[in-house]
Amino acid sequence: MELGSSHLRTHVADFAGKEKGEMSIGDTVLDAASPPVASPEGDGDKQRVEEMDFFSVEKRCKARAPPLEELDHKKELAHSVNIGLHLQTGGTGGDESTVENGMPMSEEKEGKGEVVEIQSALARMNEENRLLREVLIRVAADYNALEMQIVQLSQQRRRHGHEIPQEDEAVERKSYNGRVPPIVPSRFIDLSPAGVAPTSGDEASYSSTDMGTPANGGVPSNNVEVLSTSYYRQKSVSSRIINPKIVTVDQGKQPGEVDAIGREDSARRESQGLSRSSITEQLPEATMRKARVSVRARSEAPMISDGCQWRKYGQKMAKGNPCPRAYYRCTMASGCPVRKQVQRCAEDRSILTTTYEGNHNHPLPPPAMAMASTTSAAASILLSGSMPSGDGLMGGNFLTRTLMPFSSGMASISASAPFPTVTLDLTHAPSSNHFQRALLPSVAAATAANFNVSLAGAAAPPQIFGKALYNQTNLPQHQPASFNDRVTAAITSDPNFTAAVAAAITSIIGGAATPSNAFGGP
DNA sequence: CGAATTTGACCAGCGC
DNA sequence: GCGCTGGTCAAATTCG
Repeated sequence: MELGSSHLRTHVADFAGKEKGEMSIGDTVLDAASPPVASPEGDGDKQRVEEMDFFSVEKRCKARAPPLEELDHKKELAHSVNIGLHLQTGGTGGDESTVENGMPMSEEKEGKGEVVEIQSALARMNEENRLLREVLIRVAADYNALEMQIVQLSQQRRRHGHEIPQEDEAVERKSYNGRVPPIVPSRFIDLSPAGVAPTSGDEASYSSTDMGTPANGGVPSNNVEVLSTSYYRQKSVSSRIINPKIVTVDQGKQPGEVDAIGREDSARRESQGLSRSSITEQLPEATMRKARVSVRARSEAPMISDGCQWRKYGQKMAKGNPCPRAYYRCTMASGCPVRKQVQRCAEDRSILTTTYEGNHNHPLPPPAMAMASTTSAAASILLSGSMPSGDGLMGGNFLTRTLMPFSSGMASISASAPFPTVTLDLTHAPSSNHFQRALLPSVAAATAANFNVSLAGAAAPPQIFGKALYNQTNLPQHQPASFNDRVTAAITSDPNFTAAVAAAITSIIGGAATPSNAFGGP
């Protein structure tokens, strides 16, 4: 618990723009990365220091830089290769070489072929690098455009001044565990199905960010929610009609069943001219509250730092797991409804499962923004997908198809659990081409948007960082086999990097909702 | 001494 | 109705 709390403070300090706590970030990375790794040199201490250096903030900048240098070096190499080629073909140098080495013409040709091969490989790499940069720029631009849309939307909403009817607060408080309910903002959970399933050209309306409505006391603009309740009410009817694939996942009911009933009722009521609030009153409360997002990551720390401030309010032994489950609530603002559960995996105790529920009603620091938007977007995926039954990625909608590259362990959806849950698994080393093609540019984009910014002084351009990560996940040939695992462990245990990866996933999820974006269609 | 954590008790939901 | 389980509360305890 000590470590966890200090971790939190570290993040708060980071948020305040202080340099404090960077060592603890490194320590966490170190702790998480070290245990499963056998030191190639057999010198444990040295290895640990090296890993910490690699992911510590200052060194991270340097770690990001090498790929460019490497690239430059490769360019130089290419030049030098060309020079050598010229020398060889030119006569004097070539003659010299041939004479010195006593190389026959056939071997010279062979060497020439190798050079050409290397050249073409370099050209391919350069081209690949260029493409990655282009994708990164496009993704970053799309991200900014979406952000702008969200801001505009929120401003529009503020102008129109939506209000939450009292009756819904009553419903919510009634559900509060049968006790005297705290007065919390009425948008407790906005992981509503109507908040997702965007139709083409309307995506901004669906992935709204709540920013300072009168109802929540004018919360500033970087508050993340999938959709405000009031907006959900507006959209719930029409979206059900527009998109027949939308499924309301209700606890204890088959999704299809609810969907059919809900759609029919909605349509009928709409046709009868009933008010929206009266319609949404009928929506199952569970749908409004119970969607969850679970993040699995390797970490020795008792809790993954996600940029938010949490207070533990309970601990329980859960059935089937010898590790206790800890309950936390967000304390960054009084009355913030967000809760999370933290539990170690029974099978592999180095894996920490963090389950989020709810949406923050306050501004978030960038790392927390990334995670919050990830959880929101992932929940959106869950609730928008058609899930006839059971677990897994199902349904053929655009969003879930876009998640498919991650289906091999990266992301999964469960609708059979008591609460519909999305699990983002960050414990596996990304190795597939799918991952590299789909995620890495987004990681770079997310990095540009969050990681670099949050670590003041990280001056490396995002594309450089993207390349660095690309190199890491590509497992350079000279690296030992465990390198990827170490990188993954470090990534998933570092608070800011976790946020960056989370944002990357969000970027993909969000990007999928935008047909015109950089990732295009399926 | 205030804030955070721990821990036993309480409550709701669910299955039998 | 009863027991089990998950989730939450709040008094007691610990910590900085």
